[in-house]
Amino acid sequence: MKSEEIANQLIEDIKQGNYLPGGKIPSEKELSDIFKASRMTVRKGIEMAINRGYLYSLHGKGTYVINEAEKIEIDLNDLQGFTKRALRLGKVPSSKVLVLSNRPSTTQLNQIFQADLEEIFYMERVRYMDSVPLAIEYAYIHPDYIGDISLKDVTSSLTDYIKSQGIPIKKIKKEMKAVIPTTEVMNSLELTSNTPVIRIDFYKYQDNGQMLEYAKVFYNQSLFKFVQYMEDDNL
Amino acid sequence: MKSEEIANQLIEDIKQGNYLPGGKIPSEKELSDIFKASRMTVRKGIEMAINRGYLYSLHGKGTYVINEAEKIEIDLNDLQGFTKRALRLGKVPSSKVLVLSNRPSTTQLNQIFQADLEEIFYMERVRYMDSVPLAIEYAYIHPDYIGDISLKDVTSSLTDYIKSQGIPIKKIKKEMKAVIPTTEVMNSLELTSNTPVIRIDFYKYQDNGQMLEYAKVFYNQSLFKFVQYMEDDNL
DNA sequence: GAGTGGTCTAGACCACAAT
DNA sequence: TTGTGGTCTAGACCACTCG
Repeated sequence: MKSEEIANQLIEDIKQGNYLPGGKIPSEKELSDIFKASRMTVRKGIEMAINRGYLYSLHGKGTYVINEAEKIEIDLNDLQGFTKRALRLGKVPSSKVLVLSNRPSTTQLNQIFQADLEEIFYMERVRYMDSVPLAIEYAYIHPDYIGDISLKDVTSSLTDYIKSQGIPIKKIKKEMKAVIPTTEVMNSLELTSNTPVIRIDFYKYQDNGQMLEYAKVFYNQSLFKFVQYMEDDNL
Repeated sequence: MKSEEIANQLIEDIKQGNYLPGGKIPSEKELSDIFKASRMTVRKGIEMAINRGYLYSLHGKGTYVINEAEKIEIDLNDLQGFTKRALRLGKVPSSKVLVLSNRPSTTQLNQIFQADLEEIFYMERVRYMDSVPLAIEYAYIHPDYIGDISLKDVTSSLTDYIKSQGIPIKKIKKEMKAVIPTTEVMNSLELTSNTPVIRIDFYKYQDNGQMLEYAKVFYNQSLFKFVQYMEDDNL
């Protein structure tokens, strides 16, 4: 397969240091001469190397080598503590709330919440660290537990707000997936190429087993890396 | 963008129930008539829907809707306990060791191990559950801690073997990424299309801080889903 | 403007599955 | 053999960047 060979060659060149982190690779036109392949095939090869985490493209400028060393670590066991942790790292956390409203529930959502809701509270926001988008969050909250919320209440932490209402979160289930984002997600995360993102679905439950919140969150991994530490037990 | 619209329409049809989980969607040729687009453009649309986790293709057969409900849950906090947990679920775990040998170390590996090794122990294996490939593992082990190992010792658990040698693992760091796999990984996981996979890099340390093992593992998410439960604390 | 990547086309040939 | 998806081509036009 020609496109695969092109991808492998590009990656090999990167590993060999022929193309340096942050540097530019030859243009698609040049590469199609070098590899004696059509531009579409070259593009497929480049796309593969992008998806494998080695390159990124900028429209009208060129295709560049990713610099892994610059990425910021995010702890998966402490995604909730986003705001506080960012400050500890000397980063400026912020978020932009895109949507905050009640909307009609759907059968799909009622199934997730195991409830017969007419309306559901919906929030959409992007979280930034030093003005770089880290994640976009689509959250659905059980209306009985949200009360009168204002924009101000959610610019920091939604979980803090729910707790401040005297409602404890008892259990969280997370489900993780690797996906190629929709263009909507891509735009929010300011991604220019089809790089994969990490999707985590959060299911947050109250003491009595009632679901409080369901959220799907897409994490930008082009500038962050996601880690988890375990000690002693669990081997 | 035509291909994006095609992807969205396909996904919408799936959500609407026009195409059922496990069922087949129209052929690429039919879709290119329906959408009045070239087959290449239709393929791009299908590829997007695949990458977003809604479809999968079988060469010579057709393109099908993914059935999320059939996926098996894998607990991210207990990836080590793979063998035992599989049995509890009534599944038959197995693994196929592809490579098991000493090989010359590289500067890159010596940097990871923070050591000046000449040789390093290398293992490559695929893990199955009921003969379905769950993951492929590329492991590098510090030679001082491996001794005389045989194939028999690693068909179950490598961690158990290291422990049986009296060497405790004190700390594990995991790094998670979403990637599109290489064809080698694709073949090992028996994936037919470019679906994203979860890559986890494991860094396992001994009591004294010395690294014991570095492993990169690619998890097949077309038949499994990865979950994590948290209670009480951490909110 | 010239050069870059982004999208799309209409066709070709191949590899695989089913009958 | 027919129908499916998988790969590739040669060219076109567009959108963006930069001097």
